[in-house]
Amino acid sequence: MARKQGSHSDISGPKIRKAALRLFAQKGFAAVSMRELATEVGVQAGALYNYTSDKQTLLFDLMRAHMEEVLSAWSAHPPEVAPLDQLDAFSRFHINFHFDRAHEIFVAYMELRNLTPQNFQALEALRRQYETELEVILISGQKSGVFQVKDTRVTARAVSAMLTGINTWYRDGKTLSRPEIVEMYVDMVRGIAGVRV
Amino acid sequence: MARKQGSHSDISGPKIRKAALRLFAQKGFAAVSMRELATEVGVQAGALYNYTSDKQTLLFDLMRAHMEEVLSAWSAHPPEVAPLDQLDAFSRFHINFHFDRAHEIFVAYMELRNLTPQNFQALEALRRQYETELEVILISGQKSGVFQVKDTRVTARAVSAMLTGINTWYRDGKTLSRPEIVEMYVDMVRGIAGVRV
DNA sequence: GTCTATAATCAGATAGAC
DNA sequence: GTCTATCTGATTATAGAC
Repeated sequence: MARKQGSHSDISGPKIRKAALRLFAQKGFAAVSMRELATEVGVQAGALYNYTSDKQTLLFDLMRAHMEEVLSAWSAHPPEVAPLDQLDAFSRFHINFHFDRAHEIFVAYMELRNLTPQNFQALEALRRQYETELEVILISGQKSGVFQVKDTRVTARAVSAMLTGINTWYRDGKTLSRPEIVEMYVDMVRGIAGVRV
Repeated sequence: MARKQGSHSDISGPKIRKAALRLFAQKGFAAVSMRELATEVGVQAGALYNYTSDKQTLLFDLMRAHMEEVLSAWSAHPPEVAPLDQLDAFSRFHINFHFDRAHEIFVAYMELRNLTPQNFQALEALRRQYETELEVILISGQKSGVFQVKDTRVTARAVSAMLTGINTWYRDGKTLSRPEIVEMYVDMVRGIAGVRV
């Protein structure tokens, strides 16, 4: 024990990413120093640079990994046929996926302004790709007449903002359970989409 | 001209607040230095401390001023009787009020984590006060049966997130005008509240 | 009220020993 | 791969002249 040196690439990598996500989410990217992150992980500051070329790249890699996981998970989701079922499935997927990724979603939506222009463009492309998944659903329901939507792009953004907003206040173990939250939001998303009640 | 010294309390104060809001919104509180802010205003860094005791207080004062303005403006709003009219009025008020305060709303909702615990508590009280204004409307409409709402607190948060989200993407002069945005969101808020179409 | 100058600390990133 | 040590520059905030 008390080993001060040695190779830990198999455990330090995940520890760094996990600690960085938590610290960036809680204090903000600019407010977290590499020294603080290193202390949290249990290494010296210099050791972090074996895992990332610089602080900016660390942030970008975390954000990109999150968006790619979202897109991948949604792609692997069982498909629905009817637009209304698709919309409900999207709501449930989004909420459940982010319940256990509070830090990820916080960083992904709050630290966009701390990305370099190039990294911002790359991440914005992924974000738009995800938003388009929702917009496609809205368009199909709009065509079939089951949704009353004036502008699918604006509606997709409104739905996204509402769903993502859950993570700014919901904490487990309070008065409401996760399934209760999910079903309430499924209903409210239907309302935004103009589904006749 | 080219006056390097002298008294400017009447103009430096507002200039500092305006520049701080813009910089904090664009780059984040932690990423903006007092030197950068001073340069933006056109003074030296030390001169800023004639207007604020420290950087934290500057942030808090900006956020508190914004929330108090929101509450004050909503209080001065002409009252409506019917819950549906109240809800529409709230949607219109919130959107229009924040159209010209993009920086303020960005700072107010993104920099909460950079407040000291004491300042956070104070601001959270104001934020909750505003949210309660909306919840009261939802409760009255719930009682009268014009709204189909399961949980007024959750619904108020959902509406807030959706309305506030406008400022993350809307810019003037694009395809959509402000009144168009307002009316679309008024409809979507009705949908969240379960108003039968 | 603003300036210049400075104190005291901390930032990101690197070099070389092990 | 991690450590210690360090470089270079930036940070908040203050002191005293004008």
